[in-house]
Amino acid sequence: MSLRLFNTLSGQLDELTPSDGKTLRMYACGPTVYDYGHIGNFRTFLQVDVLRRTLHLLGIPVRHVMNITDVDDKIIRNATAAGIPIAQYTAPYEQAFLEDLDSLRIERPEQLARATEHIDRMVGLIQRLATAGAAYQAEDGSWYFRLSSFPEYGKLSKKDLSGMEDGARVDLDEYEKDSARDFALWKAAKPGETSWDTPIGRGRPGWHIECSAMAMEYLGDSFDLHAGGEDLMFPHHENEIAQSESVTHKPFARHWMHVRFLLVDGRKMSKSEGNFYTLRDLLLKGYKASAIRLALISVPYRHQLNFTFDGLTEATNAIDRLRTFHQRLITGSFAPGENPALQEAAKKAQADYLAALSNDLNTAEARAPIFDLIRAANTAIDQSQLLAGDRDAILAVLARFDAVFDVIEDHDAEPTRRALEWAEQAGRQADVAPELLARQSFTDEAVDALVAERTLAKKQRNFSRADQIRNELAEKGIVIEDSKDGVHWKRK
RNA sequence: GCACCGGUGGCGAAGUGGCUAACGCGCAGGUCUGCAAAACCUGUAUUCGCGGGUUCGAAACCCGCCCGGUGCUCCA
Repeated sequence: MSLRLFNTLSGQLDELTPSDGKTLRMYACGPTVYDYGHIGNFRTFLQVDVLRRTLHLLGIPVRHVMNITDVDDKIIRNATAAGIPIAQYTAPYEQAFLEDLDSLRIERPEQLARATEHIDRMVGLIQRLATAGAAYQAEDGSWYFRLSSFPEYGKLSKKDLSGMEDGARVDLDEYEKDSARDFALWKAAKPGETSWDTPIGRGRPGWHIECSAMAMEYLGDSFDLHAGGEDLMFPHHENEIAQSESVTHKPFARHWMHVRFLLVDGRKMSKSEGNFYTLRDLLLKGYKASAIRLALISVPYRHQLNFTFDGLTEATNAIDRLRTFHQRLITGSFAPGENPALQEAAKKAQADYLAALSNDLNTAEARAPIFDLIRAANTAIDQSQLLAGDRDAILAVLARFDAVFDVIEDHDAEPTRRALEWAEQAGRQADVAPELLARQSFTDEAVDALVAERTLAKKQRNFSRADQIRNELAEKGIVIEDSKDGVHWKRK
C-alpha cells in the first residue's frame, strides 16, 4: 500500500514515494530554541511523527532532517538581556525540547542540525546566489534576495505578487533594499550582537537561508518532502524555494506538507489571550503525556483542532479503554485454536486501519476499526469464544496501531516524574496540581498492601472495611477491579 | 479589503452523490457483581447551519444567506 498525502505545491493528493526508490528524504522545520515548546508546536511535530511512523509501517525507510534554530532576533535579544552568550542561553531550551519530544514519544529525526554549526554552508549559498545575480549587498552590509530574479515566486502559497507596487505600504528608505519585498539572507552585525566573520562580511544568517542550506547539505539539491506548520508556507517556505532553486535550477522539495494551526478554546493560542500552554504546563496539571499525544493526533493534520481540557479528559478515557483491553488479552488465559469470525475481524480491522492512514493520514478514521475490533473481541471473551490464536492476531493489530499512535504501552510515569523534577528546579512548584501530588504520594508497594488487606476483608465478608479501602484509594486516583482471575488496580 | 477553511447526536469527530449517518467520550436504563469497576446490550441525529436548486436519489454538487475560525507581518 502506498501513502497518498496532500501536496501544497500541486494542490492535490499525491502519492508520496522515495524518488531514489529506497529512502524517503524529508526535511521538517524544527524549533527556535528561545523558550519552552507549546502545544501548538507539538501538534506539528506530532503530525510529522505520525507521517514518519506511517511510512515505516508501510515499509518505507525515512531519512528525516530537522533544524534547530539557535540564532535569531529573539535569541539575541534575550541572551543580551541575560548577559550571557547565545549558546549558553539556548542550550537549556534545546535540551528541554528534546526531553519534550521524548515525553510525547515523538521519534527523533535521523539528523538534527543546529544553525550555528552550518554558517559556512549558508555563506556559501549566499555567494552562489550573488554569482547567479539573485543576491545583492545593501549599504549597511546586509545581503538580500532579489525577488525579481525568481519569477516563480509564490508558486507554493499560490500568491501572485506581480501586482504589488513597491513602496505602496512599506517605507523603502528604511530598508536599503532594491525592492520592498526582497528578504534578508544575511544581516550585517550591529555593535554588541553575536556575529560571524565571513567572506561576505561580519554578521549573522537570516532565518530562511538556514533551512535551505541545511536541507541541501543533508538531503541533496532535490528531495522528497518538506513539512512544517501552515504559517511557514509564506513567506518562509516560499523563500526557501526561491533561494534553493535559484542556485540549483532543480525542484527543491517535490512534496510539501503543512499542518494546520490549533485553536485553544476556540481562539488562536497566544500569551495575551491567556490560553497559552506548554507541554510542561499540562503535565504539571496532571494530564498524562499519552493523553496529550492522542488528543493532538486524533484530529487529522489538515483540520483545525480545537484544544480543550475536556478533549484531554476524553483522550485519557479512550486510552483507558485501549489499555484495559490490552491487559485483558495479555493476562487472560485462552484455549488453543482460532475462531474464524475473529480472525476475519482482525484482518478487516488491520486493512481498514492501514487504508485510513494511507489516505492522507486520516487518524480519526483509522481509530474506528480498532475500537470496532475491541468490542468484537470483548464480546467474544465474555462468551468464552476468543481463542489463543485470536489473541495473537488481535495483539498483532494492536501492535500496528501502537506503531503509529503509541499510547497503549504505558510510558506515562517518566514524563510526569521529569516534569515534577523540572518544576522544582525552575521554581514552578506552585503550578503543580494538588491532585497530582496526592497521586504521587502512594507507592506501588503501599497500594499492593492496601489491596491485599481489602481482599482479606472481602473474604471475611467485611464489606464495609473493603469499601472503605476502595474509596481511600479512589481518592488518590487508584481504581480497583475485581475480576475472575484476581484483583487488578491501576492509576487513573 | 483580498484569499481560504469549517458549521454532522450533549461534546469531539469520520463520511463528500445511493447499504440501517463510522468511531471515541459523556449521559440514561439493563446484564454481571456483596456493592462497584471492567465488559456487554439498549437508548441517546428520522437527520447532517438556514433557504432555494440540480438529480431517479444529496449531509455530500450548484446559488444565496447566517454563524465560527484562519492567512495576507515574527509565529508550529
